[in-house]
Amino acid sequence: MTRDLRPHPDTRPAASAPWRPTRQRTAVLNALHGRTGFTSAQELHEALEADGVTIGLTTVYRTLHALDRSGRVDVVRDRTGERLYRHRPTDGHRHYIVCRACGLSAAVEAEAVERWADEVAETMGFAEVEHTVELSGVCDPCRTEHRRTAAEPPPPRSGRGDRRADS
Amino acid sequence: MTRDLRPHPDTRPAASAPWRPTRQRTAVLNALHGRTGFTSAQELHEALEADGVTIGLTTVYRTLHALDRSGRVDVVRDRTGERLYRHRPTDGHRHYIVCRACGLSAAVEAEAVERWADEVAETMGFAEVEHTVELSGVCDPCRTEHRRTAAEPPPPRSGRGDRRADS
DNA sequence: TACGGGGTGAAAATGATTACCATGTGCTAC
DNA sequence: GTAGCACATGGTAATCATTTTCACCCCGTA
Ligand SMILES: [Mn+2]
Ligand SMILES: [Mn+2]
Ligand SMILES: [Zn+2]
Ligand SMILES: [Zn+2]
Repeated sequence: MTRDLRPHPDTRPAASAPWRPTRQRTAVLNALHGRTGFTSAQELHEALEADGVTIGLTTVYRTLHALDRSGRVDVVRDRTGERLYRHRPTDGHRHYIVCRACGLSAAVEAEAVERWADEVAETMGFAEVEHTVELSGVCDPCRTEHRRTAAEPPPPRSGRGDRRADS
Repeated sequence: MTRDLRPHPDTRPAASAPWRPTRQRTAVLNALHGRTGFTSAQELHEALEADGVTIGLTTVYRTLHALDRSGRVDVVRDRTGERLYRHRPTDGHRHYIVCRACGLSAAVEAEAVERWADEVAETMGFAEVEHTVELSGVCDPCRTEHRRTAAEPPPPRSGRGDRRADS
């Protein structure tokens, strides 16, 4: 039962390690670029493995976290609280509206909210204010289909938010 | 090993059961009224038991859900995704700004956001649009205390969001 | 070749929330 | 009142996304 008492691992996290483009990290990044909608860590992992990429779920989570911290992805939470990631197309953060039926997502203009948030922060005397703004609803196609089929709600058209509303 | 095959339980959910003011439900409601800030189901449960109220955690969750569905409480999610509830003071929904250090919460004016959300819904052609808007930051007292103590962050002043900024 | 900081990932731990389901209770029809 | 049933309750087990652990791998450098 003698515990392992070797030297002193001293495995400190390393405040900010240099970003090494490993096979796995590259794969995650590519996978994200290949999708237009939001994807969960687990879905991403499955997709990667399905594509023949060998990678641990842990690594997917870690990578997504890092990308989030460095602001290279946008994150939202679905109603169960699960985190969904999306590669951030342009610079600066964005807000989206997501269809609860098919997952379709589209970026929305939110300058008004940004200004409102700043104003509130000042008024209330709060610092380092962060905001969470998420919109969800039922997109037009889904609504139509819903009317047609008076029965079960239309099954997710594709994985999660693969289609786009832009056009 | 013969299973219980009595009549036919027919335990259907019951679309909308009448609200019976049971001992437990009353206790939960009271506990919520006694707090000004946001509280998690688990905290509420602990508090209740501490007050001598015998109630199951399951029931607390169920009651909170019901209150949420009927719009009698506001719900936010902290950064871990945990749901925090707060008795809704006035009618109509509200948005809050919460201090990440001490939990202090205060309602904020968000008409601008409401209008923005409606506008986006129409522009994007989405129906049944719901929105989540949450602000978090560091309140003035906490910021001050933080400057003073250059060490560990100020420990939560009290449970979770008990103090208020209104005044 | 030895050393050391990153990285990885299988496996186990967490922890909030939910599902089950046997048992209790408020109401109402008789 | 009392029976009967829908509604409620709560202990316990199950879910399930995310986090921790920690032994091991990779690779550039001394
Ligand atoms: Mn924003
Ligand atoms: Mn609102
Ligand atoms: Zn849709
Ligand atoms: Zn504070």
